[in-house]
Amino acid sequence: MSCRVRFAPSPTGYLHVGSARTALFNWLHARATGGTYVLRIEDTDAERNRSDLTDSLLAELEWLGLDWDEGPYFQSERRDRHREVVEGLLERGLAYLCDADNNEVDGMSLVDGLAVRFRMPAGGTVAFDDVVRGEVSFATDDLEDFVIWRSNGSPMFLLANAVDDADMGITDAIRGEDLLSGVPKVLLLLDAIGAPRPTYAHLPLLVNEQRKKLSKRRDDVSIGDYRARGYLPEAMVNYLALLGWGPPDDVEVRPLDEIVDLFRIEDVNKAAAFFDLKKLEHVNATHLRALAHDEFLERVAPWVGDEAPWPAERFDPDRFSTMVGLVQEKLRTLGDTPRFVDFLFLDDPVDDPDSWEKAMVKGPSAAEMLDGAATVLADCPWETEALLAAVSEVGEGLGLKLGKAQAPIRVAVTGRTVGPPLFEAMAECMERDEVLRRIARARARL
RNA sequence: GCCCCCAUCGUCCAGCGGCCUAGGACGCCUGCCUUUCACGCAGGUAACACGGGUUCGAAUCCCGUUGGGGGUGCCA
Repeated sequence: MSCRVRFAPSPTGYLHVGSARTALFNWLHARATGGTYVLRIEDTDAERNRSDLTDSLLAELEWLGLDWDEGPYFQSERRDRHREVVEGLLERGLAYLCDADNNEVDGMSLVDGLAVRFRMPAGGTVAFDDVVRGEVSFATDDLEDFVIWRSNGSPMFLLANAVDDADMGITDAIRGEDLLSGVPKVLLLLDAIGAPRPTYAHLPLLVNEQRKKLSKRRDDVSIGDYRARGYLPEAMVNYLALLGWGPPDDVEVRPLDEIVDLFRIEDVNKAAAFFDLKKLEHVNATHLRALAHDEFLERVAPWVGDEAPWPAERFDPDRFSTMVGLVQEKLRTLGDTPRFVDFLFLDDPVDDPDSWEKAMVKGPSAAEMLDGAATVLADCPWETEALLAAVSEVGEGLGLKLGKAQAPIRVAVTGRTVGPPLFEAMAECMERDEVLRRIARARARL
């Protein structure tokens, strides 16, 4: 029998990285086993029942490439069914009416203004076999009579969750460990309505450096923010897959379709995983380097368009395209791109104090190098090898190796000590006059 | 407080009783390459929380301790 899984987020206006990981593992399990992946929005709380809060959620899921086979279903649209189930439990005495002071009120049917609590059986044990955690059990005496219907006439999530999983034929519930202690209550509800229990798989939490669950308050948790900073969706899902799971062949950076082939929910481990930005950057940089030239140009477009730190009319697609070939392998995110190429499209290179200090103040013979370069670059052939040879010669005259010799020129021309290979950039993307002007400009500022 | 879960390098993952003097990756350090940075290449650093068992044999199984986390809402 093929499985049916669901990702059931509560709309919060953005997609949390932890939620994205949960969505990914559900999606992977479905794709790996030929099952069905259902998307369901858990918006039973009136405050969250707003379309603008779910739109961005859906957009981010699409961006990650986690396409769903069914849905999105909205719990808020299933109110009548939830009410019907609650009434059934009331009639059978498995639940009871309760007032604001938590006192039981007699009655076999719903009453406006009163909540409903599920009657917890005494002296029982609820046990289940979690795919990642193994046997887990709870004593019902440790559980309280929990609310399943609010006094304002809406269902509580445990009730909606149980009913919807049952109605939608969910066979495997894959979700975060923070939901583990709610399982016995859902199981009791499922038993009460005569529905089969799904198999549960609780994923280890994603934590920050303090080993606490990732929180919106302290941590960078929005997928949208990572997207905006220039992380690629394929890198994002790749890295997320590595949190709580690892490929059997130890090849970590790879395309999603390969992960689908390798993924097995039983292999997920139990311990919480630290969300390590450094490793994410590495995964991203690797995927970035692997992009074909044209593909890269397409992906990077948003970062060199209107948002770029230079006047739009100064941008030159041809020179940019050439430059990409020189810097693509140096980038960690798409967002790094502008600062590697901005000098081409700005009237003057940016003033980076650290670079200036390093090359012009602390570095050796800056003035002599700039003067020498101004002379030799004035009439040498405008080709990479010739420029390199000319600058090398000036450097040798001053007893400097090329590494030291090129530094002042690099800063004069590009503004920074870090950047593309200098002579290629000058020969292929810049005019002689402009280079000489910048060298003179820097010399005057010494 | 009570309930539940977890525990291998700084971090992520491997290890599912002998192949482990514990492997891979990120990070960090060193060297090579070199027009900066990066990439690449070659090395290095660094872990089975502790204590009892079980067993011929334990990182692997059991118990306890300690530590960490999650839950405990008329939020999801």
